[in-house]
Amino acid sequence: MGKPHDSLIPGTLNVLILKALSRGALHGYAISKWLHQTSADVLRVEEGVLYPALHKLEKEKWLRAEWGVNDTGRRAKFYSLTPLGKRKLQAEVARWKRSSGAVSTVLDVEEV
Amino acid sequence: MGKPHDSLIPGTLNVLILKALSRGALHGYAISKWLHQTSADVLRVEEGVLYPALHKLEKEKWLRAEWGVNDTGRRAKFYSLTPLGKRKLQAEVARWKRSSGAVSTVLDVEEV
DNA sequence: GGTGATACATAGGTAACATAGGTATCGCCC
DNA sequence: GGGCGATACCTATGTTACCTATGTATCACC
Repeated sequence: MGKPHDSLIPGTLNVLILKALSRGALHGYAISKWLHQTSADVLRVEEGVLYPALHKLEKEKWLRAEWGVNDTGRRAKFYSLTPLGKRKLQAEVARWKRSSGAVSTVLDVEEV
Repeated sequence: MGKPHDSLIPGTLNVLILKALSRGALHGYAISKWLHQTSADVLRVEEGVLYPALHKLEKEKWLRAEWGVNDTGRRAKFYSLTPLGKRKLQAEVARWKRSSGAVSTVLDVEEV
């Protein structure tokens, strides 16, 4: 276990989850689907990774969880952003832009 | 220990090191400097992080190490890319572009 | 002789993630 | 009615990667 192929960039999961919820409440499975689709199949978040992350974000007060029912009448736990979570999202997006921009700048340096 | 502020995106250190060496051999301290400067002070690689990473990359045969002397006459261990390391660099750059592009796409989705 | 920069290194801690399991419901098809 | 795939949740275990702290040593400079 442990070392896989790739898929996710470590450290980006939280901000991706927060972003997914910025457009309204979603349940876990739908978050996973949304990320997969929105990223054109590049990002895939395994359930064993997603659910612990959601619990952690909830514990940090960035998310609020509520049991509900989905479109097809099945029970599901819906997560939504708290005001704190919204601020966190903004901060994390800014951090991502800064850090990923720096990495891209370095990787774009001309060879030789 | 353990949880810091931020600085590095986890998983990017290897490719950044490989990139630094793509323009010629450098010793550890110079790699650190180069990354810091090239990223306009955004990236900073602590020595306790850098040196173990270099050892690991050498063990993986992506780098070759050789003791030498720097500009000012001081002893230093110079690292250079192996052919394997060059291929690894290419692959890792491609992976970064793909993955970071996916993250950016998701984070750029319009709200509401 | 003290300080800061250069240059290397290891040790200990923790968070993040991958993998692998496990439960349960529902619709569909044979 | 039995099996299968999709939906929907969850926990446990293993490993890596990184952070922090600390140590050595040399050299330039004041």
